[in-house]
Amino acid sequence: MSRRYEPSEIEPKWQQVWADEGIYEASEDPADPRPRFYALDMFPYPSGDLHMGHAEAFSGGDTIARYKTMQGFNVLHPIGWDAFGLPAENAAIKRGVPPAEWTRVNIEQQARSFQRMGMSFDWTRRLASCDPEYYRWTQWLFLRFFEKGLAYRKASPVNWCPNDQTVLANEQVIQGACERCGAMVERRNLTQWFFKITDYAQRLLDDIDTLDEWPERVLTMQRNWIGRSEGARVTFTIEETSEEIEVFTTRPDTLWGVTFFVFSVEHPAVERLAKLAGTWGEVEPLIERARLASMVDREAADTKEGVFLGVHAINPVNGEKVPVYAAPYVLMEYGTGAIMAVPAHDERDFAFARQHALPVRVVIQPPGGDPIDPDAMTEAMSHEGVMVNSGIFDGEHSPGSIAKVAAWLSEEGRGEATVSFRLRDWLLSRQRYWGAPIPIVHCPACGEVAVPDDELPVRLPDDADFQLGGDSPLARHPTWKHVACPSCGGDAVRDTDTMDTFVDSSWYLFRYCSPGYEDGPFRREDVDRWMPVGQYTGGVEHAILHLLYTRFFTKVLYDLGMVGFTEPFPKLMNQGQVIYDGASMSKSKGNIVEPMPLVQRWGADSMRLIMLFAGPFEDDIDWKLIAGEDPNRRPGVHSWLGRVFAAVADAVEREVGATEPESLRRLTHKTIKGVTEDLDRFRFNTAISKLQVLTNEMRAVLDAGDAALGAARALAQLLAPFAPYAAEELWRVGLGEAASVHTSSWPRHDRALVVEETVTMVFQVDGKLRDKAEVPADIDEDFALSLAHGSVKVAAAIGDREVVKQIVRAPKLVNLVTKG
RNA sequence: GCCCGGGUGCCGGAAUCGGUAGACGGAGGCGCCUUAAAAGCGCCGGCCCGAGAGGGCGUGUGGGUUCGAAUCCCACCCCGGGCACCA
Repeated sequence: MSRRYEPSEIEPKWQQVWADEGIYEASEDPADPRPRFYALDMFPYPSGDLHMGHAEAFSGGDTIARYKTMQGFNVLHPIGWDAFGLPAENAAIKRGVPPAEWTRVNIEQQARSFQRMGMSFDWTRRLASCDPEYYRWTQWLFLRFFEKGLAYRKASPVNWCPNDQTVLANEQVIQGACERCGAMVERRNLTQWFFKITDYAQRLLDDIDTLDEWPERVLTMQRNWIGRSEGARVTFTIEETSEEIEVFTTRPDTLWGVTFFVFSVEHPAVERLAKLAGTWGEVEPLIERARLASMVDREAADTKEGVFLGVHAINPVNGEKVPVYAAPYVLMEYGTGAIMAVPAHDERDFAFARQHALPVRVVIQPPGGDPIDPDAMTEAMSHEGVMVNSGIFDGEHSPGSIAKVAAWLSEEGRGEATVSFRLRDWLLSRQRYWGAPIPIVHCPACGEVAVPDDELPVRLPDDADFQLGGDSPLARHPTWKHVACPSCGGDAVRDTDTMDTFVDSSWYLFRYCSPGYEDGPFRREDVDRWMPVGQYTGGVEHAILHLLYTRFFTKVLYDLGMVGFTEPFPKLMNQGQVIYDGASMSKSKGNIVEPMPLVQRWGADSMRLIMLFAGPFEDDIDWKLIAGEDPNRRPGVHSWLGRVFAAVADAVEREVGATEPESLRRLTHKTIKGVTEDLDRFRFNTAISKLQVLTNEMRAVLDAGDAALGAARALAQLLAPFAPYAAEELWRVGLGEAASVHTSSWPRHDRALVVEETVTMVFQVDGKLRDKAEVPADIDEDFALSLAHGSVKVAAAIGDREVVKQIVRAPKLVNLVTKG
């Protein structure tokens, strides 16, 4: 082995050897006794070459996969591409390249880069969600959902991106803007396909409690997104029409404080009631304004706009008639689209009441305080208190009384306790070309008819027109949609929408278990063998979207009897983002740093080590701070690898005659233990620092003329998950091993050698460090005290004061407390 | 507004069953080796006072608990992220 570290020479060499030896292919041999481990990285989107985010995420995921292999697991570490989606189509519009072509070129580029980075993928399982043999099964799964009533079409107000010319799921709208292009989203009333994820809201929420190895923030985000609220449904009656209207409230204890009633402007009863009462002339403009306003404008408006409908609602608890309004602040999508308004105890209702000069009636009084004067109130009173003006419930303590009131409502038939969720059904149809076509035929006679399984996939046409405007590309295609109805044979048309790409990515993890399987999306026995995923790695930006959808899919697959578990990823690891100077990297800012030039210049191992050593894996990396201003400056980790090469080479030459010092053997075993523990907790940065400490100690030992071969062997192995090329060179060439370091057994520490024989004891006087001494690890208290009292520095610090207390924590410290 | 994270040297970060704060690395300075460069090796490195020995201060701010607090408790400030008229 060259003493000199030259990644440009060793990396291509080993890349070829590994490919030839096939060492990263997961074994399906039933006789293989090793336990299985599924190491999964979120599959990348193929827009251009790999970026820094990929480099960071996959460096961590690959380190885990390699570590698990060395620990004796039969590891499945697959790769594929989330290959459908808008960017391919937008590229087609912009440059005239077909989406399939653009996607294929990018996938090939990323595949080459992954190999160059030394990722230990099992390439035999590679997939792309845009391949017909993949989306065939996406469509097949859709049909199973459809049969179960979990995929359905309905007309509703939906989010429409005017720029991308398609609808978006709720989860894809960030602060009123399209998560892809940033355009302000509009509301449109359209008929669209939905997955009934709301049927699974409670299970999705309950099972969060089993995900104790997920980052807390992700669990919190999912809980908030599902947004469970306990409360009651209460039935009000419209006086003028006698129709019953339900409302949802979390505060049934405030029912006696209702002074008005409000419909969402989108509520179907509004138009009818207004016309009946002769107020349509005032109501219609409001509805028009609300409809045209963007979501953001609607939410940002601090005015409590609203119009009196001219009708009244009867409060079921006291028979009072209150005026009925229509107002944009009430959401059609949540609860029932209508609310009972209690201005005294709800902030929003309070603001509305003040604006419209409506009465405020206090029904909860602060305990022990002065009674609240409704006219003097400047804000709603929403905290706990005692119920008043509430009939038989007067004197009950709120919020404890909520359940009692709900139970009473139920008994009286005026309402019932219920639960409401913030989660909405998943809008999955898109008016775009580059996605899996929805396998449904619309027949004038038979309605929505499933495409028979044996006719899947419903293939995308190659000759679509991608230009924006008018209908979607599939709807505009002259022939594609016209088919015979699978049921009656009559003239019918295909559904011309495609599926959200998040449908594709909700089941790819299952497909990796049964690559190329032709009788279904996957074999149950394959999935049961490999799953659930042992370690899932990816960005926190998927905290809600992808992770929630995939959890939903897994539960549906479980209910269909297709898998034997209900949570796909018991362990989740989120890498931080790679940013620049405090801001995300972007083309428009011109601050993009690419990983591949770094790999070319300094080697894949240095790129990986930079990522992993920069800080905790889950923290963001600010490239400007860790790399400095000069991108051509030699990275510190590259220098370290150089020192490792020199030290290992020296250790090999030194072999004959010299002995390895006990202290180095101890440090080696301590390092094995520490690095193992760090890897188990994804603390790559501290693991690497421990390897650096070992390297430094080896250098000192070698310079003193002693041997360090044991340390060198351990170092090569411990380095393998982080810097696979350098470790392989050290192992096979430097240390003369025949087989790959990556299939060698992870070293074990010798317990006897990690127990410290001596430790540094510190002597404090009044909590301040005054002296220290090397002492045996099993020192007793008396001896420790005598050492403390024997210290000249301690004596000087005590002076003529009296020692009133002696704290002894053998063998770590003695603290003498003085007085006077 | 509500809910999560997080504030430690010039910088990335170590150390959280309370017990030597600043491991490891970067940037910087000095030196060795070399004709020279590269590569490699060694030393210094929180702030203040002091020639030095040494002393004082120091983990966002202010209190508290404790022999002892980066770590625990209370209040506050700042930064990042998520949600946001969810009844």
